[in-house]
Amino acid sequence: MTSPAPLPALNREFIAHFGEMGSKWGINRTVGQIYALLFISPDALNADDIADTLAFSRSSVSMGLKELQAWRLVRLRHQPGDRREYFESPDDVWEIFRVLAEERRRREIEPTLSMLRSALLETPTSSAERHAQKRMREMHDLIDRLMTWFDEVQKLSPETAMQLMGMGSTVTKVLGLKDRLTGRSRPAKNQNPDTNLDN
Amino acid sequence: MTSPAPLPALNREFIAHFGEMGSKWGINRTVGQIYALLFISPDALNADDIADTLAFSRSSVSMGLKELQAWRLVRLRHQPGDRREYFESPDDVWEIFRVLAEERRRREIEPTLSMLRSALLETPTSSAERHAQKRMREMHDLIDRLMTWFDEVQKLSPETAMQLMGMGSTVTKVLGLKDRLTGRSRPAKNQNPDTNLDN
DNA sequence: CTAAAGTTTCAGTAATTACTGAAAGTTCAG
DNA sequence: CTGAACTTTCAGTAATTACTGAAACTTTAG
Repeated sequence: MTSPAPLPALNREFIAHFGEMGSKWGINRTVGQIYALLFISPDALNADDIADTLAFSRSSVSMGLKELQAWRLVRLRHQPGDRREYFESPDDVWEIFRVLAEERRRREIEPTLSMLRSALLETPTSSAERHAQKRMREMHDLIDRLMTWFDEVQKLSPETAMQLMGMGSTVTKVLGLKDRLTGRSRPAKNQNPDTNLDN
Repeated sequence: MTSPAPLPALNREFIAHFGEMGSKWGINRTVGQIYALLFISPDALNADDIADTLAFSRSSVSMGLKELQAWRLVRLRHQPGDRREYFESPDDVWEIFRVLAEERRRREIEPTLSMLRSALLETPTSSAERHAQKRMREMHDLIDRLMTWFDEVQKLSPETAMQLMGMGSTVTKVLGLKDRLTGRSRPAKNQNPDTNLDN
């Protein structure tokens, strides 16, 4: 019946920004704005609310929501006594980040990794192929390492992860400690003369 | 005069893959392929080589190279006794990753961060704005933390970074150690009963 | 079972982005 | 200074992607 309350300036700006950024990211304007709207909305919204508020066609919203669901960035809910589908963004921003990173990895990294893996199984038949394969191995190994490391961090609970990050430069310091314990050496420029861990 | 040696199958596949992936990434097919070609090429190439090998127009290549330079992903060189410009990809894959991450951050994250910062300075005038601002603060804080942490890792030398990543699950273990030293607690599911650091 | 309420699909159109050839611009050897 | 070698720009066109309204489909209250 009545259209939803018009958005306050602050909210409108946030949504507009996500629309523009959307393109730099792999998503389109519509999807970006829908997500932004859901992110700052205090409660779940149905597709008509969204179409109304953002002045998109009903079908754009439907497609946008479908994509956001494919990205696992919105959750579907049902309000008691209402047949319509309501959507909301998860509350925990760390959780959102994790999901986003996971999806990007699945879409943007895994395919490359598997292409590289199979290319590395081939037997090179020329020096051009031999060199290409060497480069591919370098790329593969780096990505593989980054992903393994990322898995580790991803397994951490939000609090632990936040804490790890909150440590800031301490990451380096702890690494310094481990070096001493394991007897490995590191380049001088990162050497911390004496790390005070119990502050 | 003569067109450059045709690409072996392995190289062609790698280049084609980067072309397709390009779109999922923020870059276009042409740029992706040019970069892939340079990445696996044993020596620097000039624009004509590239246009020839990939069958793109000379101007596409020129624009593509310009974009790759803007991303700092290729280096310009001059061969003695040749006026043409030669391009090459840096050798060190960790360095490439660092540059890539830095650029993406600058283009895709900084603008959002500064939008959020200025939005957080506003005084909310309604409960909708108040809630929106709360969410923006959560987003801001997470991104800010991630970036600070990333700065740290980025400062590491390639060897140190590789080592840090090579540690795999040890990241978690070292964190466990630090917890004990600093007397903080972590959730049980990540608790490592007794971590053996000197193995 | 029916019809009302809601959602999705789809084909057409609009908007954007990518690519090209031709022309203009730049650099430098002679 | 000139012109040959090379690079960039630009305006037009092709290709892709985004968006819409209308129609088809689905679900469920009655």
